[in-house]
Amino acid sequence: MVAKPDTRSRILDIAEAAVLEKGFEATSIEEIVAGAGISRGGFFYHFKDKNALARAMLERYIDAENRLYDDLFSRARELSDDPLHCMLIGLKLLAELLEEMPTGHPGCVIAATAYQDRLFDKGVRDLNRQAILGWRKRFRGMFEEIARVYEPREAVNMDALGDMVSGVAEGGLVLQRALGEHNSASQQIMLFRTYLKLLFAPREA
Amino acid sequence: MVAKPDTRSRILDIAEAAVLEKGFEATSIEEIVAGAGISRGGFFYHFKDKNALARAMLERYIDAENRLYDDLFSRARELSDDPLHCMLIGLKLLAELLEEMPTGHPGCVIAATAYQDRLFDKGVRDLNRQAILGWRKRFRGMFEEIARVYEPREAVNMDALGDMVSGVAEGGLVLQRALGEHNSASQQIMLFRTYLKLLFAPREA
DNA sequence: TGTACATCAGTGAACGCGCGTTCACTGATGTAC
DNA sequence: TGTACATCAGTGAACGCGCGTTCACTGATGTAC
Repeated sequence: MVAKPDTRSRILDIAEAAVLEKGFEATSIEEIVAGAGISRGGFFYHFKDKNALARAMLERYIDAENRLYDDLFSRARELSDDPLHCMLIGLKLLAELLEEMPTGHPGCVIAATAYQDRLFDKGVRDLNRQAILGWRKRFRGMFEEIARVYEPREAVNMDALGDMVSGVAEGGLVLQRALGEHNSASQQIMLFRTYLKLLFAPREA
Repeated sequence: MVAKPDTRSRILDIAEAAVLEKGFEATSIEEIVAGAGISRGGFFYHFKDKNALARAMLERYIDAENRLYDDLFSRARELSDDPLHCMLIGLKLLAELLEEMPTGHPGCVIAATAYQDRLFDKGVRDLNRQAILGWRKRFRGMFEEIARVYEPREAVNMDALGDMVSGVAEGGLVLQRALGEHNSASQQIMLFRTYLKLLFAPREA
């Protein structure tokens, strides 16, 4: 038997894939434990109930997403000191990453959760909300830094612009999923990138 | 007893509200028939099974959305002959409409369906796909008309730009839902509107 | 106008199945003395 | 080094409940002659 990583993360891996495919309610504990090679009881040793599984899945997903953004934009900052260029490079890297994923991006657990609201307890919904607010703050800060160097050509609400990164990504993933195309999300991110170029580009003569 | 509209659309109304709140799987036929004031058997007289309900819901939703777009942009065209201004007016009307809805927009059945893919048969998934392709074509046509008058400042993929209307709306609705705010979707649409202004604005100087 | 039959729009009891959850138990490993 | 006990990471049978679906039946309305 192959060396298997600890059971808890194996459960989370399998659950995440299944939830993205069919939704949370349609994913049974039976199929999770079958995939993980344990018994039903084993599952409940790791998670007190199905809501605890949802919370753990979301926490793990949000952490991974945050690490990904940290990584992307720190690599971008190595390539340019200018905040606008840095943002444009970071978004290009993100678009490439979305496209490279062989079976398409796993899709966004956030959206899947948002559309099955009442199934979850308050803890799960708060987690979802805090994650999006975190991304708003992250990108808003970056956009304000850009705006100090390049005056925006049109007045925009910076909170909404920060949200737009998440929104365009989520929306792109929905399209990708519904259309069965593999590059919709990356195309949408690239269009957003063009938006920022136009918004912050220095005025020509 | 109040005059009740025909049972079939009453079922669809109740199902749509419940599905948007909790997802399709979590919405039971029992609760639908309780809401509609009929018996379980009555439901199966109108729909051969739960998948037929999904198909009917999606069809009705897509029709309504198409009629809404038709209406919005024909009103816009009455106010301006210029294709860019017409688009900007239409998007403003859409944003206002999204904001006016008292409990927020019902949310998009498309996204809810996309994230519960495997639950549905091919008919449902195709319907979803065709709807998004229809909106792509609609908006792509309008953008090409604009581009014939105003040369875009940056080269953009017109299919992707057409998709962006749906994408930004879907993404905005996901944010709105997850954040519990009521105006995220309209704000995102307004930001997209600013994008178009920048993209097609005649060069100054 | 009366009668026979067909269709429509349901009723409501019954079905079997699969789900989330519980629980008594188990074998391997770790720790104290 | 040996023994006793505790903890960890499960097993697997059993539970009751609610779900989607079926089906024999029903009463109201429509149509033919």
